[in-house]
Amino acid sequence: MRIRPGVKGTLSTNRKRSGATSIDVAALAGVSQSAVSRAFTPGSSITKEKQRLILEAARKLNYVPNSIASSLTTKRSNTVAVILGNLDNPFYVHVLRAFIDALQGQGRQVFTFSSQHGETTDELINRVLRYQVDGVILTAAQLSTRMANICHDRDVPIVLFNRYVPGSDASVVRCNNVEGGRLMAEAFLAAGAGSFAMIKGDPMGTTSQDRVRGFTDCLLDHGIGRGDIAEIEGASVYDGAFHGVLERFGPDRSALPDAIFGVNDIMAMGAMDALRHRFGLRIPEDILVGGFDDIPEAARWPYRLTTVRQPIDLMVDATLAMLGLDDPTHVIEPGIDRLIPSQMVWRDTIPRN
Amino acid sequence: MRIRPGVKGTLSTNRKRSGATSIDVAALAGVSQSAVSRAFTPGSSITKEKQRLILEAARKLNYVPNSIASSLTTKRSNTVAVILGNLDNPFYVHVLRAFIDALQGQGRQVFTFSSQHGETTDELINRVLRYQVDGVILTAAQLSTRMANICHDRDVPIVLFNRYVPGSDASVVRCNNVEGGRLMAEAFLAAGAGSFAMIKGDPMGTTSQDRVRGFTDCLLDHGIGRGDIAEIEGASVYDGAFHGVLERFGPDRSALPDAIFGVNDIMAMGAMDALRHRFGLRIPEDILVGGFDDIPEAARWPYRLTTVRQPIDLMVDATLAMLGLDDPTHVIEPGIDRLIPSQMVWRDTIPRN
DNA sequence: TGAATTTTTGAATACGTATGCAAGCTAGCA
DNA sequence: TGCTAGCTTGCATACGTATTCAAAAATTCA
Repeated sequence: MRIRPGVKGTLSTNRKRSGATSIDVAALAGVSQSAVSRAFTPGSSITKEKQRLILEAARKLNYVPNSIASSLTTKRSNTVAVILGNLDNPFYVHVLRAFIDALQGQGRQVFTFSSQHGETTDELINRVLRYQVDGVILTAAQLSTRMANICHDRDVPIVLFNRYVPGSDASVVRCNNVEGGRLMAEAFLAAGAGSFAMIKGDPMGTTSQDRVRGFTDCLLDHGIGRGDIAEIEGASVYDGAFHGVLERFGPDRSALPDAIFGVNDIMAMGAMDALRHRFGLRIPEDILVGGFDDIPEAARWPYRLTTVRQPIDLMVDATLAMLGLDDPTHVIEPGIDRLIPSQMVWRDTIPRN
Repeated sequence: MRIRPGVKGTLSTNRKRSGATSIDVAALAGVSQSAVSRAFTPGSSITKEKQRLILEAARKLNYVPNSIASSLTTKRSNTVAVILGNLDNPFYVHVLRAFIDALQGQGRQVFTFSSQHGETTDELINRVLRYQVDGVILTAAQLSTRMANICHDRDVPIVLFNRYVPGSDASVVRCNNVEGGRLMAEAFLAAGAGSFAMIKGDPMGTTSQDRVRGFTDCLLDHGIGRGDIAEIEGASVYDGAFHGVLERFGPDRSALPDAIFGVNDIMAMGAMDALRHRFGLRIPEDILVGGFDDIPEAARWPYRLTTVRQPIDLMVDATLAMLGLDDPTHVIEPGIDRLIPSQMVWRDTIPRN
């Protein structure tokens, strides 16, 4: 056992915390520290036999390479920050899991950040940058502009997931939300609806805005009047949609439209529950409902929601490719906007002709 | 701008990645590097005026302290690993968020690990240890024993969240699952049920086992026969419960019990959907259903599930306290088993006398 | 077999920050 | 004023690994 300076010091520093070092292993195996380092670096120049020796010594000492130390020299932490906004929307839970699985498969770890209450963008971005992450995936709407710029300045690749900043040159992967909105409008029209309501999400989020725009434009194109398109604020959340529907149509049921578009599935589900259980309506007999995202929850009884799918796997793959972590020569092209097609998923809340 | 060795080297190393260093800031502010370090270390010995100078210089250079480098000397990474098993169960989504929020509030970042397909315990634990996390929160059932022991050997505090390893001295925070199972059994009995089914979760998980045991023991105590307690494997997942109910009672509806206990809420919800939408049963008129966890989703229409609450916030607080990250003298007591009381939450799926 | 070439090895150093130590400094007190 | 105690400050060094460079060893080839 190597003698450690400081062991005789204050008790508070007396925890080992990191066990054997590469130097300890080198001593036991009778080689140099460089050799130990190479033994743990795939593709490094070292004899099979010597490597075996070293790994055996390492096992004996319970040696685990210290990533912190190695990051210091390599300048790569093998770490990616995923910044989350709204975990109340199950869609982002599925997104998070997809990123964790994919990144871990690449041997990278995931730092999960959530924008704290009362925390400024600067504070959050500082937290992220301190940890020398190799890349940033941004899933929270509000912080986009500043974060994207600062990361860009520091050469930390950042990709906005399903949100973009107009007029910025940030890189973006997103679903074609406008087209998705149109698809839903067409589905409603094909089913014979003539009056509509939209339950909108985060007012600052481009995702919601785009879906709303595609939906509205398509309706207007087909001669529907603005007065026949009601708007409800749902804040991207189940309860927001549930209560939004109650407050809007509770006093005067005759104001109920033929069809309601929940800008995401979880809000569509909230709307369905309000319509069924508070208004006693049947879906789709009395009113049509459509959603967006195609989360697994929306496929289940009693919802069986007709919705627009966001292909999570494609979007995640595109995001990681754009981050370009595996290619040291990769330079993130500014202003790339990768648009993944959305796709209609027919289930039971809109009858199909 | 400081001259960087290596800039003339291969293009691949030509990315800055980490901007200005404390040395750059020191140069600009006309102080020593130590002073810069102290300026960013709260409670350090430095004049207000000098600190102001340094912070200003830092701002000019967009300096952000490099946590990697500082961790190397302090041996603390301000980082905690949260190891996740089943994110399909929304309960653990809420748990994850609670941990992220609490830890970020302490200035710590969260490494989110998920046990990969085909990955051994050794590989996972190695990934965790490499990154020199200050603590480990273990939420995945399968890995408990080995992980707990290895972390203990290396003086990395680890707390098992809602699972324990019989015969180990690992530290544990958990809900009183046995008592919760009893509570549910009593609720069913009080409502007049005489035959029962349980939908069980992960067979290896102590959580499910304990709830099942409390439930069963209580029924047996009240003279119910073993033959009146059916068991269904639900794998802790919505679909598992849904199909489990279908397969078990589909062929012979007369075998349906008076009451079904879903060992967690998401399975209870799956069971409800199967009972209602495939068997056409009414709840609670035709059959009673109870859950466990009290996830927000279970409170909503159309479920309004009567369930046993796990107080997430209390459990999270207890876990962090047990980790003892803020107290350098804190030594994690082996074998502590902190049992948080569970609590009945009455809603609509079991009538209350 | 000997020279040329490739591969392996170890010594030395760099990465960016924290901190013990000694020196400089300020303030306090008689 | 002189002396001490407490703060501040800078120097030097340590943290654990990766990597460059030159030397040594192994391999190839004629």
